[in-house]
Amino acid sequence: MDQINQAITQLRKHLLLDANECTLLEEKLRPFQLERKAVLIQPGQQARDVAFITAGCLQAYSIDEQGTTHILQFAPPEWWITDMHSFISKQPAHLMVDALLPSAGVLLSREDQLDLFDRIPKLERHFRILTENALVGSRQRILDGMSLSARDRYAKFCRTYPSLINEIPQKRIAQFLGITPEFLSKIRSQY
Amino acid sequence: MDQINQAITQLRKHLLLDANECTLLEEKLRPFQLERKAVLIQPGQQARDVAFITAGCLQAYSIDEQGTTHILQFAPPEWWITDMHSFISKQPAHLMVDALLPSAGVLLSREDQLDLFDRIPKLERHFRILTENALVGSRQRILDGMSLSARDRYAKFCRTYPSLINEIPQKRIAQFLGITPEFLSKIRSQY
DNA sequence: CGAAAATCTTAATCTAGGTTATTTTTTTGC
DNA sequence: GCAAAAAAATAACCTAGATTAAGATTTTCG
Repeated sequence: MDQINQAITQLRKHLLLDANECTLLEEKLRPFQLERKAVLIQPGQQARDVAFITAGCLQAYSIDEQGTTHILQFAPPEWWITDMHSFISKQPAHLMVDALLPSAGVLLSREDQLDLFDRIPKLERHFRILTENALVGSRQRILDGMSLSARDRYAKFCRTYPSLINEIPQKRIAQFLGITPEFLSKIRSQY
Repeated sequence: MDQINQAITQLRKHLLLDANECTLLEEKLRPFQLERKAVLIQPGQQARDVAFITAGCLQAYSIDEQGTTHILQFAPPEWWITDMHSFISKQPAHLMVDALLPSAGVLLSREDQLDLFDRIPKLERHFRILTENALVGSRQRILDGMSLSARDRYAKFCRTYPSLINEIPQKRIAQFLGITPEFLSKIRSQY
């Protein structure tokens, strides 16, 4: 099964599309593959596309003035990822999006997405719901950052993303949790 | 001008509705007023409504095991507020939403909202866009929490919400920024 | 208006997590 | 398969921000 069909199959798990709608969508999706460390979105350039992952794992992160990396999002299979701010405003991206592992999936440009929203109301609804859920998750993460210790956030991460724990470097998990890799190592050594 | 018309007028700034669509929306919006400290959403109960604020200011927050308050959102006029997780999943709310100042606005239940989405596609689009923007803001706040010092977050807050600074207690700003009121007081005493 | 409640300030002390540096282990890619 | 690079572990020391406590100021509401 090719890239696009695999993506469509996965998308259809959450989104009931008829044959015609499937064709419309299929025409706009562009398959991609990335080697480990290959970059999808560069800070400074516009994020034209949102990516749906079918294999591997991408990450979205920023590097601050002190050179410290802060990871905003991991995207394992069946997740969407982009620099949302750049994607919707057409301004230059602030985030870097690259491949943590050799990865593949499909791309959809904002223009094509908006165009499809007009032709397939169900698709706009799907993204409205996805975005609502992402907002709930993002706000919960703000609360967790304010109310949980680093140890508790790590424990919660392990519960929430068990599949990622052995898949990606610990260092990345620390950068996602907002702590140093050294401190995560210390936490882990105390069970 | 009554509550609902005021709300509709403000909503129309961002959302072009024809006369018919306006009527449909008007039928579903329920005006409310809250005294200072009055509660809109209680933890444990379901958040049936989302509120659009026309006057005053609401806040959404959680109180953790140690009894510490963490503010997720302020809603000054023209903002929407609810416990989004409860609102979309119908599960009991975890957040408290109450009035920081004497406030007023309109309520819309999830049922009525979804119903209107079917009748007024423009409205679903409007909320899709609002939610996209809220997600961008929420993720930026995660990044700020990881990359900025308390002092820099306070400076940014002052730039971002100048109208709130003299309107609400400092203590609340500290609880929004994720620091103690004592530490915010210290930050302010050093200019 | 005036008393009670809430908020704000200041200051001494404490701690979760950061920093820096070194060594060991694992992973990667030729 | 092996050398180079990346990641992980460990440990000594450091700091931003928390905690506690007490007094001063402001706000609220009867």
